[in-house]
Amino acid sequence: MLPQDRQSEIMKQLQKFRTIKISDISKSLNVTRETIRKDLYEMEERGLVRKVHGGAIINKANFETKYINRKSTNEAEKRSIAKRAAEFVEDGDTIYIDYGTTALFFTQEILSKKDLTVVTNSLPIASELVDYSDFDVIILGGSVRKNEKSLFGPVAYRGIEKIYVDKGFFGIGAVDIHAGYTNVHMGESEVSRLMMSHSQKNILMADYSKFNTAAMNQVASIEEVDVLITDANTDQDVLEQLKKRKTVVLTVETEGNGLDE
Amino acid sequence: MLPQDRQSEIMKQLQKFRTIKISDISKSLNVTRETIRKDLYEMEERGLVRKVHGGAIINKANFETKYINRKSTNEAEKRSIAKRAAEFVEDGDTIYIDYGTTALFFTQEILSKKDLTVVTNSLPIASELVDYSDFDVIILGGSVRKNEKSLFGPVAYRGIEKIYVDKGFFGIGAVDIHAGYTNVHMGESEVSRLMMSHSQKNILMADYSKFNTAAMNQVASIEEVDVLITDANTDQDVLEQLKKRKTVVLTVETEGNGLDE
DNA sequence: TTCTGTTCCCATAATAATCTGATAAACAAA
DNA sequence: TTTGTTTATCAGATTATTATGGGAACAGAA
Repeated sequence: MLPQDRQSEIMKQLQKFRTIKISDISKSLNVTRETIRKDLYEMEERGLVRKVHGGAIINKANFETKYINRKSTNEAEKRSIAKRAAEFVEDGDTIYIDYGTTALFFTQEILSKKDLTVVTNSLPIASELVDYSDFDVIILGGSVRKNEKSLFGPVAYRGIEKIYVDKGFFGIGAVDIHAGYTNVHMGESEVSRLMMSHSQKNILMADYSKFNTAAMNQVASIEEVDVLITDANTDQDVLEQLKKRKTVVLTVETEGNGLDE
Repeated sequence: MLPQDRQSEIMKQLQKFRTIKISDISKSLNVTRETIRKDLYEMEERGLVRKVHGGAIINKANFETKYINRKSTNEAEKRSIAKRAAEFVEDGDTIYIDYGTTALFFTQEILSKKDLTVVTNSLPIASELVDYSDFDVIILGGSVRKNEKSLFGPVAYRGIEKIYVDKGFFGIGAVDIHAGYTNVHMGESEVSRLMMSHSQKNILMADYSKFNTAAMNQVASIEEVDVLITDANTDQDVLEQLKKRKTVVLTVETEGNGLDE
């Protein structure tokens, strides 16, 4: 690999994540940290990045805000939750990723894993994976919903029939101790529901804003979810009750990646 | 191997990968690194590449035009063909759109129609439709192929089982009077083949460059295609033979699109 | 604060690529 | 055949790049 290739790879990563850690990139490109450090200083000379302790931050001029980086509500919480969820993914796994913002953040966190087979019902997530990973990507099929570009309907349900995965990762619209896990859109909820029953382990990601409300369509009962990941702002009472009902509850501190300004 | 051949081979590699390593190319062409080095310096003189330590990088201007050309060889022909094909679409139709460049142009031509239900196996085409139309969009599902972002495999085949459309619009890799209609990728060909049998009327789009060659996987025999749309550059003999075998052949004049928006 | 694990920085070693000029091979014209 | 020209190879010295390791500096947690 030419130094130029290495640097454009670094740039590509930066355009996606805004910041980069030397330890991460040196591992993924199989060169020593010193080499990356030198690259980053060189790129700083050219005005492409700003070097900071542990990594670098992309120069704003070069950072085009893609839809993927568009601010979503509670972005910091969602990213932290997604990061924690990604720790459940092991090299070689076959996983399902649901649609939604949190799921998209989750997708970005697993790009460095190896040999995954990923099933999804979200067009943007499939595109992201095809562009930035070497995973086998399988999309469910079905009617495309306008706002989320997620899939639902008979074709999707038939597609699921013969698909089984090790782990399923789900965002969710609402969590309530009585109503269970619920969503607004009926078709999408049905997809999530089916995939949960086709997944060995169900990991659910929900930031604090999702708790103590309910939507029309139940995706899962409390018992059907194995792990729930949420942030520190969530009402502790609900979490206690979930724990009593055998859900493993993980609470993450909201953090940047250590390289924020 | 002539020096000229060697250099055009280097150029070919560069157009594909943007950069090249002397050690790699010298190995694959079985000449010493010194020879390649000399070639690269010569090519730098002619403004084709930039020589860097360890290899060379293609001149940007050169690369981008080539890349665009490759993405849409015969763009004018394809657009004209797509426009003609779009005339077959009536408001309220349920249609299938195959993957590929011509199919994408076709998609852009039907955006002004009303109340369509569109089935496709191409991620970019589905995205285009969701963003710019109010059609019901159904995507087949399946494994995502990297380069075309098209879908294939068991999930796709199962999805097709219960889907029937009024009209199917297909691009095609190769047309030969003996081999019939063929494509390179086995999985995609299978999808196209299945959809043809689930479609009342099959309309096929192929510019002149596709004729009198054959690829590995047959998509359809000559008899299975109802309408073939091509451009004026196509060999008339083949078209005559197709007409004899009951294909409706339409030839479009290639129009300049200099004033198009 | 102190402790702990990183990261940084620098000198040096190891590896890889370049440059140079001499030599050999291929080929055409005399 | 000889001769001249072109082209590719080879060897060695030189230079560029990357890796390694150790002490200093840093950041986060107890």
